[in-house]
Amino acid sequence: MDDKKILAILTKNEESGSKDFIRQIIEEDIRNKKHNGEVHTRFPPEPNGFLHIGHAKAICLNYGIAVQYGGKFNLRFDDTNPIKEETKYVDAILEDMKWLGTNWEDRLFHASDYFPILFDYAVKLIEKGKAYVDDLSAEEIREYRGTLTQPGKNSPFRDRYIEENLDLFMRMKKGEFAEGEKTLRAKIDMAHPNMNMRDPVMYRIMFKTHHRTGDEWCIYPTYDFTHGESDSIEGITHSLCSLEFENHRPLYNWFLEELEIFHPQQIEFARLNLSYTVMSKRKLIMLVEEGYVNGWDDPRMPTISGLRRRGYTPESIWDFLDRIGMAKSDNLVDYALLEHCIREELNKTANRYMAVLKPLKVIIDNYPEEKTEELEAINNPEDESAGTRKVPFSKELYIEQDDFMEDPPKKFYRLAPGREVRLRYAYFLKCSSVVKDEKGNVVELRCTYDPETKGGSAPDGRKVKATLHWVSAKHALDAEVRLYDKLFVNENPNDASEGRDFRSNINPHSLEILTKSKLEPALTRVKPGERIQFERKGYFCCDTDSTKERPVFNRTVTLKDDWLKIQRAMKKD
RNA sequence: UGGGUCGUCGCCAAGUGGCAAGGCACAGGGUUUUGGUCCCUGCAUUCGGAGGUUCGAAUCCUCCCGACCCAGCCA
Repeated sequence: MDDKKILAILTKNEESGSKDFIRQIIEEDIRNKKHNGEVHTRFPPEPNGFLHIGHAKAICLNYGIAVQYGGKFNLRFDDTNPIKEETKYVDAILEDMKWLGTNWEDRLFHASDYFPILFDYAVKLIEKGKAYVDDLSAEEIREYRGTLTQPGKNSPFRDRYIEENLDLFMRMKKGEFAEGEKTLRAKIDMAHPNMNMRDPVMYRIMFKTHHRTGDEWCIYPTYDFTHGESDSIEGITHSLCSLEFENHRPLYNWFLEELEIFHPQQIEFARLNLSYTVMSKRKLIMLVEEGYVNGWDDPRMPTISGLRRRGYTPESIWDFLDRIGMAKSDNLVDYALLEHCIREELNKTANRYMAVLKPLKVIIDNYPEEKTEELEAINNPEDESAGTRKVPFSKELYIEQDDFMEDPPKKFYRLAPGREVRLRYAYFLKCSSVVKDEKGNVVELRCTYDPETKGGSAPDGRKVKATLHWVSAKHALDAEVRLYDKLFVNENPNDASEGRDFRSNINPHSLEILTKSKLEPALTRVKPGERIQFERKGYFCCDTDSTKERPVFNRTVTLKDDWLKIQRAMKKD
């Protein structure tokens, strides 16, 4: 993934669509030579969890704009709360950012880099009489804040002299007070209709080791006092963030104006909600910590690392995020669109192979015992340059259990007793009898083949309705295949019944592990991370759990399946 | 009942006073050695509702209804 590809995706979709409201504003600003017509964006994650596709929406917006308008892009960790942040999250975020194709050049920053400047800013506000040290406890502050409909009341410490505030703040910094004993607050308006303006806390005392500054500080600025100033320090022209910060914009503006520093323009957009999954970091952490999934990069997770392991590509994610657009209305985007994007890409790029996921043994009675033929197969019908490969064929094969029915309904046109089908790239095959176990389960098929149909077409011109994939039994590779499905049964997992939460909507069948799958031998060459198509079954990605002896494949997405639709329709009748 | 936002097809989303783009989903049909891909076709007389202004309104005005965010020393 690089800027050229990003630009290509962005322009491709722009041709048919139109510009979102943020790009319209930015183009207008460029036209008006605001900020000398320059654009500088940023992505400011807190390193307290893994990035998910909702973050990717913000990343692609900010980075995409920088690329499109010849601007710059910063990556800044908003690390103002030492008790939540960890280096392992920093590392994971960096990896995901690179994988998504963003390039911040030498502009990797941390809000913690600005602690000294922020401290000076705080002093400046105290000196201006715009900030004060408050002795109120957390509970008292809450009480004094008032409610949504009632104004708050002033703290008794609100009118301390500037000198006293300065002295107290210095002593806070020196560690003379206990955690929670004092805070620094902005002096704005305790009766303001916007709760954020009711003397928000700027600094709190925390005797905690910070992942970067260690024990240098025992007072830490709040996000509200840090964020706007950090953007200002970096010269961010357009601070793009999600809707919930709309209420904070007046506060950020207040700080910027009182401090008389560069004023970025904040524009808010709606965050992404995806059907059948959750996007809040808190909930994602619960899924990980309570063992509903196997870690942050579980292929069922909407995290970047999960999607990557599932087999999604950065291209497909960019395409998806570009297609959903950018607006301010609450949304719940259909998961099917994400699936469409990865299918569309993999259809063009993934090589095809034959793999029998749930095997059923087939014995061809009229095929010579020891014979093996090498049949030529096309790697990718959508890409001639992908070439061909050889697939071994012999007397004993596996076909998919789903491809045989003893007593088929009318619309089923795969294999059945007495019926003829084509084995892909091989021969026509006719089922002569069925072998069952004591319980009556079909365990083996006895068939015959027509030697005249080599390659898959009959000289006499007769047709078959179906083409099946298959694997030669003695050449087959054993593999584990992990079939993933939606993590939740509800479109919106947060719609839980009374007294229950999103966990009650978890899909108990989101993972099916197949341990007896049979692969064609060419699959030996496939390496972890590689994406392929198992013909007629779906797109799969070789998992990092693979060993030489035992490859593991994750199902990224199924192929579209009309037969499934027909079956559903038949059930209804 | 305070403040800030948002309501256009099942899901996203254009539209900014001149007569409802596009994508996904869905439904038909064609091609096909993947029931895949591809290709056709269909899919909002109507824009949360009601009034009003105008020759003309999704777009302007008024009122009403619904949804979301805010009462962390989280971000």
